[in-house]
Amino acid sequence: MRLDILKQYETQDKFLVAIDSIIFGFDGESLKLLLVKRGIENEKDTWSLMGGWVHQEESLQDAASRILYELTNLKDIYLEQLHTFGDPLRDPVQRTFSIAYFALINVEDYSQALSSDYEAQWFSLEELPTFLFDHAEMVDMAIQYLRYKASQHPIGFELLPEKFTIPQLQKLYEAIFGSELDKRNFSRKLLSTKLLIKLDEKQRGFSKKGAYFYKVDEEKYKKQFNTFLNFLPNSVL
Amino acid sequence: MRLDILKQYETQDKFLVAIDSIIFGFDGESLKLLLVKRGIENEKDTWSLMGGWVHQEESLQDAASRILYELTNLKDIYLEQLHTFGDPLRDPVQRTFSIAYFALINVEDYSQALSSDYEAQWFSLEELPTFLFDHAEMVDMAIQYLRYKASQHPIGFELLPEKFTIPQLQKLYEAIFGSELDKRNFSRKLLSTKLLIKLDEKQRGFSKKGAYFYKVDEEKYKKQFNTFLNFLPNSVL
DNA sequence: GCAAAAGTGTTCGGAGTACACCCATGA
DNA sequence: TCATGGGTGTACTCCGAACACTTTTGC
Repeated sequence: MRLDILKQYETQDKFLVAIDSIIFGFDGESLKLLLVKRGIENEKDTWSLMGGWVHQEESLQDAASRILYELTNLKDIYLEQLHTFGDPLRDPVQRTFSIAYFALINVEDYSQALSSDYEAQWFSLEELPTFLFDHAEMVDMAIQYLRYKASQHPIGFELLPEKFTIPQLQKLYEAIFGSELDKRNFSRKLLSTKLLIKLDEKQRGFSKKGAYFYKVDEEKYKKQFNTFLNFLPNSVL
Repeated sequence: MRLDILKQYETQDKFLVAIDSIIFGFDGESLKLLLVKRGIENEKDTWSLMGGWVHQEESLQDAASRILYELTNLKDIYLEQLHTFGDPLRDPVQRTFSIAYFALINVEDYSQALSSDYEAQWFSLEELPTFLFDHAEMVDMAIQYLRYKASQHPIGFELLPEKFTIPQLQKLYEAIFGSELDKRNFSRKLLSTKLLIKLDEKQRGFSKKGAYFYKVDEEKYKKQFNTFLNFLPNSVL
């Protein structure tokens, strides 16, 4: 390695690199974000996205998984890089780049696995608190992206328990898009993907008739995931 | 500001942060990438994406614009953040995060404005050289993204001169998607957007009959850009 | 006049959309 | 028996896809 190359590297500025995760959940009624109390802030009631520093020897994806695991004790979460935020003044303490990740978990898994090291709370998208730094911008972008992604790919399953009913799924999509959907068209479109397997079991206690449970055909789901499914019509966007 | 906050920041690892730009152009026949010769490498014939370091006081978008300007002398280029690459071993010299940007320029502007500080060359997508680091992955992702984006938004104009003909535009889309399009359906779809203004002038020298020039209705273009145009059908993807 | 590219219209099928009634069951 | 949510079928419209002929003009 020639010396001038090394010199070129050595004279450059270095920066802090962090990850912030926008964690979505669905409780059967509305979409939620998982936020943590920013303990180290002066202002007591500042909520923040779950975040952390990237360590020396880990990849970005690994760092994002680790940070998510620290909070939720969950592994194998749906996690996707969203955007990198790097405004010089975004963090008032010191310039920090933040790579925002987008995560989908299902609320049931989380409440079982909850880590108590953090003070965390689900917030409905309609009643979000005031955010730290540029986290509001990150959240806006994540919501946009969730809508886009859910309209193209059958991503919604990541937010639901293993067994779910079609009305539950419809409620989820209505929450994501903020608009009502026709249940006849919705279920036809959904079933036409052949991605759902109908179970013998019905959901009890919620409605009188009870809705059949379905589960995802995992094999087809994985295979078809990256194909363009046009899962829901564009008009919802 | 409390001391423990500062301490939390001070003990973290810092990293180099760079930008790499995937620069697309179109010469009337095929899609091209603009690459620069990596002079500082041992291996003489290594080509690389145009890149540079992020400076202390500039935003990411500013850094990307500056780096693009250094190479092409062009301003107001279509430039969009694509993805951040951060594998610990991606740069063998020292760990470096690279934020990949996606740029569209039109080849005519570039050849007029060319800066000679860099040894740069257009490469056809079919005959790309061996890349440095993970640049091949960046390029793959950028091509995918270009296809997606061009299918949804009328982004193709960014790659063409101010005045262009419909057959030129069709060639461009065929190059982007790598498939042939029906000229009747294409021109109908295109004109239905009302984004094109027909000029009195014909292109001469290329075909005997000559094709009419069009230009973009800039106002409508800007207004409609972020709406979901479904510019070309999904089936091209 | 002929070759080569430009320009235009019609038909068909499938998908999106709107819409209304019956079913199962707990209370 | 009645109220509540679950489950299904049909008709219309519009858009995408396939396809062929005429026009212009340089040679």
